[in-house]
Amino acid sequence: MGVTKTQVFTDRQNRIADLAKALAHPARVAIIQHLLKVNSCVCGDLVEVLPLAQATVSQHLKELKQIGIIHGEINPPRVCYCINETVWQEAKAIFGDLFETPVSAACCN
Amino acid sequence: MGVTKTQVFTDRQNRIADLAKALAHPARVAIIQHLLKVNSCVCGDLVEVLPLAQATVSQHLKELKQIGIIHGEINPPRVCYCINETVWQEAKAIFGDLFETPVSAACCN
DNA sequence: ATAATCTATCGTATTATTGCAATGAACAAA
DNA sequence: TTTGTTCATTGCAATAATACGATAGATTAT
Repeated sequence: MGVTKTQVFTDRQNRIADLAKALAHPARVAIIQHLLKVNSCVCGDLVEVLPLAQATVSQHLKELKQIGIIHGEINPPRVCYCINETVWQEAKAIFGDLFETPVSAACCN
Repeated sequence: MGVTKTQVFTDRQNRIADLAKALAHPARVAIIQHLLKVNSCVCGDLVEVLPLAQATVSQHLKELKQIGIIHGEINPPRVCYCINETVWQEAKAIFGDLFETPVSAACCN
Protein backbone atom coordinates (compact mmCIF):
# COMPACT_ATOMS: atom_id res chain seq x y z
CA MET A 1 0.00 0.00 0.00
CA GLY A 2 3.03 2.22 -0.02
CA VAL A 3 2.57 3.35 3.54
CA THR A 4 4.85 2.19 6.30
CA LYS A 5 3.07 0.23 9.03
CA THR A 6 4.63 2.21 11.83
CA GLN A 7 2.08 1.10 14.41
CA VAL A 8 3.31 -2.49 14.39
CA PHE A 9 6.84 -1.56 15.36
CA THR A 10 8.22 -0.31 18.63
CA ASP A 11 8.61 3.38 19.36
CA ARG A 12 12.33 2.91 19.44
CA GLN A 13 12.43 1.21 16.07
CA ASN A 14 10.39 4.00 14.59
CA ARG A 15 12.61 6.62 16.18
CA ILE A 16 15.74 4.98 14.83
CA ALA A 17 14.14 4.88 11.41
CA ASP A 18 13.18 8.55 11.61
CA LEU A 19 16.62 9.65 12.71
CA ALA A 20 18.18 7.52 10.00
CA LYS A 21 15.86 9.09 7.47
CA ALA A 22 17.38 12.44 8.31
CA LEU A 23 20.69 11.09 7.04
CA ALA A 24 19.23 9.06 4.21
CA HIS A 25 19.73 11.70 1.55
CA PRO A 26 23.11 13.11 0.50
CA ALA A 27 21.78 16.66 0.50
CA ARG A 28 20.72 16.34 4.12
CA VAL A 29 24.07 14.79 4.98
CA ALA A 30 25.74 17.77 3.35
CA ILE A 31 23.54 20.20 5.24
CA ILE A 32 24.33 18.56 8.56
CA GLN A 33 28.05 18.38 7.82
CA HIS A 34 28.04 22.03 6.93
CA LEU A 35 26.16 23.05 10.04
CA LEU A 36 28.59 21.03 12.12
CA LYS A 37 31.59 22.65 10.51
CA VAL A 38 30.63 26.25 10.06
CA ASN A 39 30.96 28.29 13.16
CA SER A 40 28.14 30.61 12.37
CA CYS A 41 24.68 29.24 11.76
CA VAL A 42 24.48 29.71 8.07
CA CYS A 43 21.14 30.18 6.53
CA GLY A 44 20.91 30.87 2.81
CA ASP A 45 24.58 30.07 2.51
CA LEU A 46 23.41 26.50 2.30
CA VAL A 47 21.82 27.28 -1.02
CA GLU A 48 25.23 28.41 -2.25
CA VAL A 49 26.95 25.33 -0.92
CA LEU A 50 24.45 22.86 -2.26
CA PRO A 51 23.90 22.32 -5.95
CA LEU A 52 20.16 22.43 -5.50
CA ALA A 53 17.49 25.03 -5.96
CA GLN A 54 16.48 27.22 -3.07
CA ALA A 55 13.08 25.60 -2.83
CA THR A 56 14.65 22.14 -2.61
CA VAL A 57 17.07 23.17 0.10
CA SER A 58 14.24 24.74 2.04
CA GLN A 59 12.32 21.50 1.81
CA HIS A 60 15.22 19.43 3.15
CA LEU A 61 15.63 21.92 5.98
CA LYS A 62 11.97 21.52 6.78
CA GLU A 63 12.35 17.75 7.06
CA LEU A 64 15.38 18.03 9.29
CA LYS A 65 13.53 20.53 11.42
CA GLN A 66 10.54 18.22 11.68
CA ILE A 67 12.68 15.32 12.83
CA GLY A 68 14.19 17.76 15.30
CA ILE A 69 17.81 17.41 14.34
CA ILE A 70 18.13 21.09 13.49
CA HIS A 71 16.24 24.17 14.39
CA GLY A 72 15.96 27.59 12.86
CA GLU A 73 15.68 30.96 14.38
CA ILE A 74 14.20 33.78 12.41
CA ASN A 75 16.62 36.67 12.27
CA PRO A 76 15.19 38.80 9.51
CA PRO A 77 15.63 38.78 6.73
CA ARG A 78 17.57 35.58 7.30
CA VAL A 79 16.87 32.38 9.13
CA CYS A 80 19.61 30.99 11.25
CA TYR A 81 19.85 27.21 11.27
CA CYS A 82 21.87 25.09 13.59
CA ILE A 83 22.18 21.62 15.00
CA ASN A 84 19.83 20.84 17.86
CA GLU A 85 22.32 19.53 20.37
CA THR A 86 19.76 17.57 22.32
CA VAL A 87 18.50 15.59 19.37
CA TRP A 88 21.99 15.26 17.98
CA GLN A 89 23.10 13.62 21.21
CA GLU A 90 20.01 11.44 21.14
CA ALA A 91 20.93 10.27 17.65
CA LYS A 92 24.51 9.71 18.67
CA ALA A 93 23.40 7.59 21.61
CA ILE A 94 20.80 5.62 19.68
CA PHE A 95 23.15 4.75 16.85
CA GLY A 96 25.98 4.17 19.28
CA ASP A 97 23.85 1.64 21.11
CA LEU A 98 22.92 -0.12 17.92
CA PHE A 99 26.44 -0.39 16.62
CA GLU A 100 27.81 -1.49 19.93
CA THR A 101 25.49 -4.46 20.00
CA PRO A 102 27.77 -7.46 19.83
CA VAL A 103 27.32 -9.31 16.59
CA SER A 104 26.43 -12.85 17.50
CA ALA A 105 28.37 -15.67 15.96
CA ALA A 106 27.10 -16.07 12.46
CA CYS A 107 26.60 -19.33 10.66
CA CYS A 108 27.37 -18.05 7.22
CA ASN A 109 30.58 -16.10 7.45
CA MET B 1 12.09 15.46 -10.92
CA GLY B 2 11.86 13.05 -8.03
CA VAL B 3 15.26 11.54 -8.55
CA THR B 4 18.12 12.20 -6.18
CA LYS B 5 21.02 14.03 -7.79
CA THR B 6 23.65 11.68 -6.45
CA GLN B 7 26.31 12.76 -8.91
CA VAL B 8 26.62 16.21 -7.40
CA PHE B 9 27.50 14.91 -3.96
CA THR B 10 30.66 13.29 -2.72
CA ASP B 11 31.07 9.53 -2.63
CA ARG B 12 31.19 9.68 1.11
CA GLN B 13 27.99 11.65 1.39
CA ASN B 14 26.27 9.18 -0.88
CA ARG B 15 27.63 6.27 1.11
CA ILE B 16 26.42 7.74 4.37
CA ALA B 17 23.01 8.27 2.81
CA ASP B 18 22.89 4.70 1.53
CA LEU B 19 23.89 3.21 4.86
CA ALA B 20 21.38 5.43 6.62
CA LYS B 21 18.73 4.29 4.19
CA ALA B 22 19.26 0.76 5.40
CA LEU B 23 18.11 1.92 8.82
CA ALA B 24 15.47 4.32 7.56
CA HIS B 25 12.60 1.87 7.86
CA PRO B 26 11.44 0.26 11.10
CA ALA B 27 11.12 -3.15 9.47
CA ARG B 28 14.76 -3.06 8.41
CA VAL B 29 15.76 -1.89 11.86
CA ALA B 30 13.87 -4.84 13.28
CA ILE B 31 15.56 -7.21 10.86
CA ILE B 32 19.00 -5.95 11.76
CA GLN B 33 18.28 -6.03 15.48
CA HIS B 34 17.08 -9.60 15.16
CA LEU B 35 20.10 -10.70 13.17
CA LEU B 36 22.34 -9.08 15.77
CA LYS B 37 20.60 -10.83 18.60
CA VAL B 38 19.83 -14.28 17.33
CA ASN B 39 22.72 -16.61 17.46
CA SER B 40 21.72 -18.59 14.44
CA CYS B 41 21.26 -16.88 11.14
CA VAL B 42 17.55 -17.02 10.87
CA CYS B 43 15.97 -17.00 7.51
CA GLY B 44 12.23 -17.37 7.28
CA ASP B 45 12.01 -16.91 11.01
CA LEU B 46 12.11 -13.24 10.19
CA VAL B 47 8.73 -13.58 8.57
CA GLU B 48 7.43 -14.93 11.86
CA VAL B 49 8.99 -12.16 13.86
CA LEU B 50 7.87 -9.35 11.62
CA PRO B 51 4.23 -8.45 11.15
CA LEU B 52 4.65 -8.28 7.40
CA ALA B 53 3.98 -10.58 4.51
CA GLN B 54 6.71 -12.88 3.28
CA ALA B 55 7.06 -10.96 0.04
CA THR B 56 7.55 -7.71 1.90
CA VAL B 57 10.19 -9.16 4.20
CA SER B 58 11.98 -10.60 1.21
CA GLN B 59 12.03 -7.19 -0.39
CA HIS B 60 13.54 -5.53 2.68
CA LEU B 61 16.14 -8.28 2.82
CA LYS B 62 16.96 -7.61 -0.80
CA GLU B 63 17.57 -3.95 -0.08
CA LEU B 64 19.76 -4.69 2.90
CA LYS B 65 21.67 -7.18 0.79
CA GLN B 66 22.14 -4.63 -1.96
CA ILE B 67 23.52 -2.05 0.44
CA GLY B 68 25.78 -4.80 1.67
CA ILE B 69 24.87 -4.71 5.32
CA ILE B 70 23.70 -8.31 5.31
CA HIS B 71 24.35 -11.29 3.15
CA GLY B 72 22.55 -14.53 2.56
CA GLU B 73 23.83 -17.99 2.03
CA ILE B 74 21.67 -20.51 0.29
CA ASN B 75 21.27 -23.57 2.43
CA PRO B 76 18.38 -25.37 0.78
CA PRO B 77 15.61 -25.15 1.23
CA ARG B 78 16.43 -22.22 3.46
CA VAL B 79 18.47 -19.09 3.06
CA CYS B 80 20.67 -18.10 5.91
CA TYR B 81 20.98 -14.37 6.48
CA CYS B 82 23.46 -12.65 8.65
CA ILE B 83 25.16 -9.34 9.28
CA ASN B 84 28.07 -8.61 7.00
CA GLU B 85 30.69 -7.77 9.59
CA THR B 86 32.81 -5.76 7.20
CA VAL B 87 30.05 -3.43 6.14
CA TRP B 88 28.67 -3.29 9.67
CA GLN B 89 32.03 -2.04 10.89
CA GLU B 90 32.16 0.40 8.02
CA ALA B 91 28.78 1.77 9.04
CA LYS B 92 29.84 1.93 12.66
CA ALA B 93 32.94 3.87 11.72
CA ILE B 94 31.22 6.21 9.31
CA PHE B 95 28.46 7.13 11.75
CA GLY B 96 30.93 7.24 14.61
CA ASP B 97 32.97 9.78 12.70
CA LEU B 98 29.95 11.88 11.94
CA PHE B 99 28.66 11.96 15.47
CA GLU B 100 32.06 12.64 16.92
CA THR B 101 32.39 15.77 14.86
CA PRO B 102 32.48 18.57 17.39
CA VAL B 103 29.41 20.74 17.11
CA SER B 104 30.64 24.25 16.52
CA ALA B 105 29.36 27.03 18.71
CA ALA B 106 25.91 27.86 17.49
CA CYS B 107 24.42 31.30 17.26
CA CYS B 108 20.86 30.27 17.93
CA ASN B 109 20.87 28.01 20.93
C1' DA C 1 6.11 54.21 -0.18
C1' DT C 2 9.16 51.44 -3.04
C1' DA C 3 12.58 48.31 -3.96
C1' DA C 4 15.48 44.66 -2.70
C1' DT C 5 16.53 40.50 -0.07
C1' DC C 6 15.67 36.23 1.98
C1' DT C 7 12.92 32.29 3.02
C1' DA C 8 8.68 29.45 2.91
C1' DT C 9 5.06 27.51 0.43
C1' DC C 10 2.32 26.03 -3.53
C1' DG C 11 1.72 23.53 -7.63
C1' DT C 12 3.32 20.14 -10.56
C1' DA C 13 6.00 16.39 -12.59
C1' DT C 14 8.61 12.42 -11.94
C1' DT C 15 10.58 8.69 -9.58
C1' DA C 16 11.00 5.82 -5.33
C1' DT C 17 9.12 3.16 -1.69
C1' DT C 18 5.97 0.20 0.69
C1' DG C 19 2.92 -3.63 0.76
C1' DC C 20 0.75 -7.90 -0.62
C1' DA C 21 -1.33 -11.73 -3.48
C1' DA C 22 0.00 -14.75 -6.77
C1' DT C 23 3.32 -17.18 -9.05
C1' DG C 24 7.79 -19.23 -9.97
C1' DA C 25 12.20 -21.61 -8.89
C1' DA C 26 14.94 -24.78 -6.25
C1' DC C 27 15.40 -28.45 -3.55
C1' DA C 28 14.15 -32.36 -0.12
C1' DA C 29 11.27 -36.05 1.13
C1' DA C 30 7.78 -39.34 0.09
C1' DT D 1 7.40 -38.57 -9.95
C1' DT D 2 4.76 -36.08 -6.85
C1' DT D 3 4.36 -33.29 -2.90
C1' DG D 4 5.71 -29.99 0.31
C1' DT D 5 8.77 -26.37 1.92
C1' DT D 6 11.24 -22.19 1.47
C1' DC D 7 12.36 -18.09 -0.65
C1' DA D 8 12.48 -14.82 -4.73
C1' DT D 9 10.13 -12.42 -8.23
C1' DT D 10 6.35 -10.37 -10.69
C1' DG D 11 2.48 -7.44 -11.06
C1' DC D 12 -0.29 -4.17 -9.17
C1' DA D 13 -1.90 -0.27 -6.25
C1' DA D 14 -1.18 3.43 -3.23
C1' DT D 15 1.65 6.64 -0.83
C1' DA D 16 6.16 9.05 -0.10
C1' DA D 17 10.03 11.52 -1.67
C1' DT D 18 12.69 14.50 -4.78
C1' DA D 19 13.13 18.53 -7.48
C1' DC D 20 12.13 23.03 -9.27
C1' DG D 21 9.66 27.27 -11.07
C1' DA D 22 6.67 30.56 -9.50
C1' DT D 23 4.78 33.06 -6.01
C1' DA D 24 3.84 34.85 -1.45
C1' DG D 25 5.33 36.79 3.10
C1' DA D 26 8.34 39.30 6.03
C1' DT D 27 11.70 42.58 6.87
C1' DT D 28 15.36 45.97 5.67
C1' DA D 29 17.15 49.61 3.02
C1' DT D 30 16.43 53.52 0.07
